[in-house]
Amino acid sequence: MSKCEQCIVREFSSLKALTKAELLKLSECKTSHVIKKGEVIFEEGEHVNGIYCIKDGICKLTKLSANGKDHIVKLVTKGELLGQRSMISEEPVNLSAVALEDMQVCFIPKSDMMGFFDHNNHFSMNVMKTICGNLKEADDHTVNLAQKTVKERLAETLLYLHNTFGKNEDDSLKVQLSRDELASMIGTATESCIRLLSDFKKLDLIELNGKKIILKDINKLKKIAD
Amino acid sequence: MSKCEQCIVREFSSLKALTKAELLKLSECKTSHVIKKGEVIFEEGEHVNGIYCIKDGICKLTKLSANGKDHIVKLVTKGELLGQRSMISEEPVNLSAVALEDMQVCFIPKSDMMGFFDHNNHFSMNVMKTICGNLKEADDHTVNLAQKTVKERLAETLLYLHNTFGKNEDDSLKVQLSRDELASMIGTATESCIRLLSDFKKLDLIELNGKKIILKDINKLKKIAD
DNA sequence: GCTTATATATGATAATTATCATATTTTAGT
DNA sequence: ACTAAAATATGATAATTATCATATATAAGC
Repeated sequence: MSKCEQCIVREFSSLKALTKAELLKLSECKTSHVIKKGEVIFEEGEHVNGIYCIKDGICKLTKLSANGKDHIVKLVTKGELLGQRSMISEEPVNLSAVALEDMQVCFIPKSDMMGFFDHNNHFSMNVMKTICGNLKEADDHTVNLAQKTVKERLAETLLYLHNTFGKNEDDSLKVQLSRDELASMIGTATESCIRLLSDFKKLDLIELNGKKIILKDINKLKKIAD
Repeated sequence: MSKCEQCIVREFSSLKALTKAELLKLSECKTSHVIKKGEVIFEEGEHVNGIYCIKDGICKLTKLSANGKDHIVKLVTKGELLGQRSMISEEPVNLSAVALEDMQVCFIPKSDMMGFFDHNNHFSMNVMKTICGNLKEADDHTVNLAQKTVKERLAETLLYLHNTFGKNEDDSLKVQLSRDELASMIGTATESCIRLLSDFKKLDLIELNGKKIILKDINKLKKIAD
């Protein structure tokens, strides 16, 4: 059982507000898990009796739409927590979480979590601020989806992936999404997404190498994204 | 100065968790305001040093998109609170609030609000749950916008207006939005919105009478909305 | 390493949606 | 009540996006 006190990712989430005593308790109540790429952490509608702290890796949060397609609502990476909303609302999760690469996560039972929540005001305030931040992002995202064209959304999403998750040594985007996943992030048909990527490639804005995508002209992409 | 203790709308928001003593204090610190149709309650980017409790009327929350159009993110009506997210995040508001009809609102300064927040756990938990509910709604909304056609979104929005805000004695929708506003809710061009409304009318799904809209075939609209 | 399945790519075409033009109706201001 | 301005409506057309078909490339399983 690893020590939460020594875990660096703690610093990036609301958990940084926990006291030393609380961190010791956390080390005891948490369970560590390895999740393989493609595996489901939890599924829409499930009761998740706690939250997950992502120690390493990236996952997608998806929601099944009325037409039967999965839509990727957001990507979540190390340092962030999963399942906070549902824990506080005391409701099933409304999104599914699926690993995009191998992950290490810690599960913290709801009862322990709520204990910290009730006794450490600083911590609960942090959680609250995080959720408020999520809400703001969600509203911004909504407006982008509603008002921008598919091309603009693709450019914006590529830049987002670049800025948020960075790149490998060969300059390719660190998060590797399939064309299908990329399409389901920007809300378009897979073929349309592929076609626009080809267009961007022809315009020398990006370079395609299998699943690898390299952004070659960030400024022009920014102009397209608006 | 009216008594918050006797105010019915209190029952519909997080404020219902306040104690009698807190309600008395609330009566003293709040200020009442009448907002005329079309007037702005607050504007995107502003520092709103408190929250608004809607006693009567409906307003729209909008966000300016990159293309210069206002997008209506959501509608808020009596019983609900405005500005909670921004108060907790300690950030400027990210949305503008504009009255769709004459309104009565009460403004509660941040300092008093945060006092209740710190000392009444039941109340802060209620606020939190409300915000979590908003986040869930926002995610659902995002998926709808991304995956549905304009026609489906229009049908869905009409049903939403019907279910959420009800109808007048003549069966017309209580919230009266201009075609432009309706378009900016579903994320389409005004002309497209008008055209689809005309189509719905020809199919006998709705009746149009100036700004008044009457839903005539709710089941068929549901089928279109999915 | 070969075979099958899956992902990516591209063409052809249809459907959806936006834009521009213009007519008509409604609303607002004097 | 009259005029100007704004909102609604509709046609014509262009642009965007989806769908279906099919080819090629890549990955997965044995």
